[in-house]
Formats: sequence, structure tokens, C-alpha cells
Amino acid sequence: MTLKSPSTGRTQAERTEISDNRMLEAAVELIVDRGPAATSLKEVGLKAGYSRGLAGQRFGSKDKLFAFVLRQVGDSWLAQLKQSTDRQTGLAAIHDALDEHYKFCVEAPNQVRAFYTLWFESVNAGSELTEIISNIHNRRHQDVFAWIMTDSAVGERIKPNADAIAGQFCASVIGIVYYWLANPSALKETQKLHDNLKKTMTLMLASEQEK
Amino acid sequence: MTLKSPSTGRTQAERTEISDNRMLEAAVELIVDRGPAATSLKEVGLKAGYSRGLAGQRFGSKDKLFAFVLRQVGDSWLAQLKQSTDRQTGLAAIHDALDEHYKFCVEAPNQVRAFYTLWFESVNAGSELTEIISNIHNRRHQDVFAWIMTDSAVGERIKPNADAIAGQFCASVIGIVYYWLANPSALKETQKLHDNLKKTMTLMLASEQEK
DNA sequence: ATTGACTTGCTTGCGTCAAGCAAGTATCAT
DNA sequence: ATGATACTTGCTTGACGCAAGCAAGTCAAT
Repeated sequence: MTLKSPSTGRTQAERTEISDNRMLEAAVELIVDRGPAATSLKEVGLKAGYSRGLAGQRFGSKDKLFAFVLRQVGDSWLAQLKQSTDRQTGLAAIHDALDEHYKFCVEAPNQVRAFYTLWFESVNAGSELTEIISNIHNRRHQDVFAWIMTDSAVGERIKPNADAIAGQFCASVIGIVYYWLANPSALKETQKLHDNLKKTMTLMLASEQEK
Repeated sequence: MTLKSPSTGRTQAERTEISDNRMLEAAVELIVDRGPAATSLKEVGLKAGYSRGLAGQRFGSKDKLFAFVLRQVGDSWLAQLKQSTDRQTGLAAIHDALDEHYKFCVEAPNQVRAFYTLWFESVNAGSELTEIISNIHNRRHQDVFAWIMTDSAVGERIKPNADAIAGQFCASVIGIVYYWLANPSALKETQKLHDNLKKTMTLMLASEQEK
């Protein structure tokens, strides 16, 4: 009820939650418009309204701050996705997932941009981030694979290729996101890429003359 | 013939060419196994057999060193690609390009990995690299577009979508490369992704029931 | 002798760690 | 219950190491 001063009358847990959220927001903004390399722990702390040292103190290192960002945004995305595709299978689930993905880009562009910027940045860095990302990626792949396999509308001659198709799908999504990151203003084209991928998936899952 | 000492008996132009090449090689290796962020100008100079300061002196800044790497590897890839697809059109050109692309990954893995690592890293950095990469990307897109448009075997009902198809193709390639960067040992799967993209392109360019 | 390749010394800013301060939380006597 | 005291924890400040970047210097080629 009383939401006045952020520094008094709050329980300790509330204080950390508030500072975590403010630093998350600050980090996302800084990552988006300066890139991770040019984002300093100092600035994150200051931008969030604290001292230069808090971000480092809280997260331990720059990498771990980034891991935190990745986890927060990743979880929020996963929740949104789960809600939308929970009871779907096959092509319908894939279409819904792509719709949600694009929607997430439009509705929380900064978070998504920061998320994927870190994603791409840490592909070869050998940091802790690599593992987090690898997990998300694997989970995605398995979801798509399961969607294909559990759909009775998908022909039996196609299912042996489900793994390969899921891999191609995941790669395409990454490629589309990359395009959007590189061309922030090209929202319409990004939407088109999502739509075309839906059509291609339809084509692939319907096609009888595979391999 | 006498390739002994790198610092004596050489013309000035030769000296810079040698040091450029050695620093390129050093930078590529460091980028591949530590990531760009953890690659210091100092180490590049020392690893190339010079002083800690030469890389900074030669390239001016870390970003410009990376731009140099990007240009060198990019040019060498472009030469290889041109040679292979020069007189091809349509699907044949696309298939050849994908073959060459995979071949390049196998034959010069370090260079390609460094190239794409920088590519991904600088997507949101707002540096000079962004422009270089954007140019390469646009060139790719235009090539594919032209291949589709100039091929008489491609149906007239498909050609209006050539731009979208080219976009989807380029995005897929990026996604595949990302997969390879994230899974260096998965060469077989990377090859499969290339092959599957070839098949998908075949399917898309042959399909009559688009949009 | 002059140009240009290369080295060395220096400044500045960031990440990281340790010490310290202040605000919140628990325990206990009354 | 109330208040005092001990403890915990969020947060700040100072110090150190390291890399980027710059400028002045050395040495080889022309």
C-alpha cells in the first residue's frame, strides 16, 4: 500500500527485490543501446539509482550480471510461451510459438533485444552464459521435436526427420532474430520472416517427397 | 627463399605485410579460443612475435583490428564464392554457395569461426563493424535474389516472392552458422543443416501453392 | 637524412576485492 | 508487549591489477 520511499520501511527481501529489478532494467537499457562490452557495472549501479559498486557486489561479476539478465528474460519468455502452446501440438503449436515470439519482440523489445544480444555475444566466450544458452536452445529443440512427433496429422514418413526439421526450425528462428537485431526498425520485415517460416514449416511437414 | 629472420633484409612493404599477417593469425586464434572481449591488443602483438604495443599502433583500436580481421576473412570467402558460383544461376548457384560455405567452415575453421564470432558480437555494438557486416549481408541477399530472378527454371508465380525467399535463406544461413559456433564439434549436424537448407530451397522454389 | 616500422612509458577507466557503514531482524530481560 | 542489545545483510567507499589508448622515442629501410 505505502509505496513511497524506496529506502525506508521496507523489509530486507523487498529491498533486494527492488534493487534487483532496477538493476535489471538499467542493464537491459544499457545493453540495448551500448552493447554488453560498453556496459559497465558502475553505470548499471548508478543508472539504477545506487552506488557504483552495488552491481558488482550483488552479482559478483559482469558475466554473472549478464547471466541474471538472461535468466530473468528467459524465464518470462518461457512462461508466456508455455501459456500459449501448452495444449497444442504439431503445426498449430509451431505457428503459435512463432506468433508469440514475434509478439514478445514487439511488446518487450528492449528485454528481447538485450536477451538475444547476450545470446549472440557469448556464443564463443566460454563463459557461464554459454551453458545457460545451450540449455534454452536444447529445450527449444526438444519442444519442437515433441510437437512434431505427437501430432497425428504429420505423416509417418516425415517423423524420422523430425529431429532434423526441429534443428532447421531453431536455426531459422535464430537467424530471424539476428536480422531483427541488426535491423531494429525493420519490424515489418521481421514479421514477414516469421510468417514465411510458418509457411515453410507447413510445407515441410506436409511434403511427401522428403529425402 | 630465405625466410629466416622476420626483421631484417626485408623491404618496408614486406615487413608490414608480414606483421599484418602474423597479427591476423594471432588475432584469429585468440578470438576463437577466448572470445573477442578477452582478446587484448597486447596479446595479439606478443603472440605475433612483436611488442605489446604494435597491434594498437598498427590498427589504432581494438575495433579496427576486428574490422581488419573481418575484412580479410570476408574477402577471402568472397573470392572463393565468386569462383564457384560465377556462371551459375538459380537453384544451382544456391546449392553451390551452400556447398562452398560448408567447405569453408571445414577448411579454414578458425578463420570462419573468428569471422562469425565478430559478426555476432558486434550486432548491437554500434561500432564500425556493424556497417561492414551490414554490407556483407546486403551483398549476400542481393546475390541470392539475383540468382532466383535470373533463372528461367523458377516459376513466374514465385519470382514476386524472390526477395522474401532470399531473406529467409540468408537468415537460415546465419542460424546454421550460429549452431556451428555454439557446437564446434557437431560438424556432421552442421553439414546436415546445410543439406536440409538446400532441400528446403528446392522445395520453396518448386512449390506452386505459395501465398 | 628522412621516412616509416616498431617499442616503451604513461594516463585513464573498468573489474574485482576487502573494509566499513547503516538499516533491518532476532533474542532476551523486564 | 516494550525496549535494549547482538547479529545479519544491503549498500558504499577505497585500493589494486589490467587493458586501451596516446605520445615520445629507437631503429631499420630508402
